[in-house]
Amino acid sequence: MAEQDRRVRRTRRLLRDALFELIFEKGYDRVTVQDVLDRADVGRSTFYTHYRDKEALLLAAFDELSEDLRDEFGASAPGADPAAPAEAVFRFAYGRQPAFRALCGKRGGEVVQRHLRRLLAELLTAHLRPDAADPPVPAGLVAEFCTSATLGLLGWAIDNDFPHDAGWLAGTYRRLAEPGLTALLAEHA
Amino acid sequence: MAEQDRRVRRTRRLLRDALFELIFEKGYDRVTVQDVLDRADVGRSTFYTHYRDKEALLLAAFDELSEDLRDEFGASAPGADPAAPAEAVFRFAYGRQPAFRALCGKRGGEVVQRHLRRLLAELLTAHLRPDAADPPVPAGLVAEFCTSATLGLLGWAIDNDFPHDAGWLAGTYRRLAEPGLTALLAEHA
Amino acid sequence: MAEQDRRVRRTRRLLRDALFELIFEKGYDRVTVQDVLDRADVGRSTFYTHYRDKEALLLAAFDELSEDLRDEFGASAPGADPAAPAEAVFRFAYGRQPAFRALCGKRGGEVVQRHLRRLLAELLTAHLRPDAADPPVPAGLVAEFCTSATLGLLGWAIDNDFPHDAGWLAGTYRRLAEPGLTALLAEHA
Amino acid sequence: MAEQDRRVRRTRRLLRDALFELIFEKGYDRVTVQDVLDRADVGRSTFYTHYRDKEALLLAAFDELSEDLRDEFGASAPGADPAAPAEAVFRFAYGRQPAFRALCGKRGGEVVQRHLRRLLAELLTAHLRPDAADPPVPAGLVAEFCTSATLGLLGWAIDNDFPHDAGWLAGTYRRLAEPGLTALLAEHA
DNA sequence: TCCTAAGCGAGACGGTACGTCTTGTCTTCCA
DNA sequence: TGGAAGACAAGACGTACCGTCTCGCTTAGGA
Repeated sequence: MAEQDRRVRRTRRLLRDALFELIFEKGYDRVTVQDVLDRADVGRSTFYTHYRDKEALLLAAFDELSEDLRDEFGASAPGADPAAPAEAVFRFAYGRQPAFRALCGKRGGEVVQRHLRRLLAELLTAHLRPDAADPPVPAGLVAEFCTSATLGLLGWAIDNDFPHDAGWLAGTYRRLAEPGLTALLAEHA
Repeated sequence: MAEQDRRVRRTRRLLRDALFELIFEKGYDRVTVQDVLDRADVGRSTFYTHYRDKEALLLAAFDELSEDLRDEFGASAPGADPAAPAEAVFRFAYGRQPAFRALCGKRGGEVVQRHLRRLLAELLTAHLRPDAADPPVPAGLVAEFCTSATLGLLGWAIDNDFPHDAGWLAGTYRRLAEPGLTALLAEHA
Repeated sequence: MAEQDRRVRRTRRLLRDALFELIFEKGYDRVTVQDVLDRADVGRSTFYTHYRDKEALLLAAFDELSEDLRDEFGASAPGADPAAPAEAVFRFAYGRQPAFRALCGKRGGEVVQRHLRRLLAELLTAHLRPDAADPPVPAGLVAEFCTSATLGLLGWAIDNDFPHDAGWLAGTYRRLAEPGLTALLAEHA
Repeated sequence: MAEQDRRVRRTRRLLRDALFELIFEKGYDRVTVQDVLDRADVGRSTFYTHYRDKEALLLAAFDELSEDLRDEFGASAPGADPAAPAEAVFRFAYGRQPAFRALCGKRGGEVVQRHLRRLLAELLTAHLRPDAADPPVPAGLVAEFCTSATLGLLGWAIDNDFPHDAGWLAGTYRRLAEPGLTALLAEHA
């Protein structure tokens, strides 16, 4: 089966790379399955044996990313630093600019945004550990705030060609978002 | 011509209402022009005489909203309160829950989010008045932060059936976002 | 609605003619819906609003023919001449050589043969009037014999470019098939 | 190599039997190569090592039959009895009802009919020995008549579960077809 | 004993046609 | 004359089969 696997992996890689290139060129919505097929030099039926549709291919690529992100993020100690998750995301993104440009920039349609948002929200909710029974602000709302802020800054960075470095972006996040978060946590304790 | 105008307006209203209903039922992306036609009981060609496509109809509805929002927002003095724009948006949204539910909730696809984001960014950029030549954080990034935070909270409120009232949501925004913003402005001065 | 009808008829005629041409060129089985579309200069969806599939188009054409045949055949008195139905078919076919070439020749696949056979069998069964309770040979079998003989001769004529005329072919049919039939009917009476 | 041969034969038999079963269940046209593979428990590539396509498998089975038929038929003296070929075919078919049911009944598509017709036409043409230079009716047409009549009756018998026996069917053939044939031959002499 | 050639199952792959769906344009009819 | 009705071309979609192919496994029959 080793050979089969190798061929399968090769085909999937071809498809994924073709999709990325095309998203970057025309934007996800305007990319056609046939475009991907032509670019990857892969048959129509082959595509559909691997992925249910265009979105499934996108999500497969996204899942590879999120898997890695989850791994890296798992290392940081929870609770120590409210900005840690955002920083991890920024570092991760800066380290994989091509992928993020395709998936999360202006051209990487709503689908990815939605999934990325869900992923982030999940990571953040776990990190924030709402340990009080009746917090002054609902935990979901705080998580939503962090997620939105993180994604907002990340989107800005992507659309501005990843200026400076991940540390700088994290610093900005700290300046803007951390004061409010720490005040809230302090008050709550 | 008064009669003609009345009929035109009637047709447009029918179309807009049908679109809203359908967005709420199935989500913007899954709504078909034909769906709208059937629901509004309007002929295909009639639709296309009024709007270029489905998105144009959505944007027409959106523009009515944004026009009003722009008016209300114009009243507040710029610079006085960094959270003022967000508060204005929240009050506005709480006052028009059905429309916002359809346009900006989970079901109101990417298109609206994009336009709403652009509108907000524009209002906020004007409000923040970047009066320094070399700010520590780019003005666009700050605007992006505010926009994302505002939209994040708004989306959360929509998806949680507009809990409490607009003031409460604005208060939360102040707790979370304002400390960072004021610190930044102070440092900058 | 008159205009709509005219357009519809035009489109259907275009499709039918294109199909006939292509059957004659490549044989029914090798004709693709797309071939018909290209030849008729008609859109894919238009085709499918008119016909469920390629076979439906063929059958529509076939039905026009069979309708006419049924009309012509209805005129002849039943029972008078056992070869009358065959002669009617031959005359009919000789008068519409292009259509029969496409539909019933070697190139006009199994589908038409099947339907033509059913049509003939039906006409013949009605014509033969099996008025005895226990005939020496089942009526269905006699009808099958006549149908097969008629179609056999007709197929031969088509594949040999309609030699002589319909009367000659009917004469041959009489020489070959009628003696047996009349003997059977006589014995039976 | 004896073992190899045994395996090859086994595989081919499995495929042929599976095809027959499936033709009987769904009709030749609706049978898929994959259906045959699954039923015979044979790999895709194995199939294509043995047969070029589905039709080749069918024809291989058909050829076995026709070989035997040709042998049996070769025994009869040519010219003695115009109905002899038909009778031989009927006896042969009644002796192999399952195969004929699958191959030549309503479910055994056009392909087999075509080949069977060709085979019969060949046998009959040889049998009829057109010894005149200018016959009143073309020899090909007479052969076509005999072939069609024979196949017509055979098809009827198959679709009616082989009623009576081969002799009865041959008798019917004699009643219906022979008078015309003998008259023609007499006139011709 | 090994080993090597064949038959074979598994299934990835490119290709082609299919029938469905939605879009935006167009023409005609009606009030 | 504006709106309703709806035919139409365009073209992407996901499905179904096809015939080719590469790959390992097994199993004889000859070394």
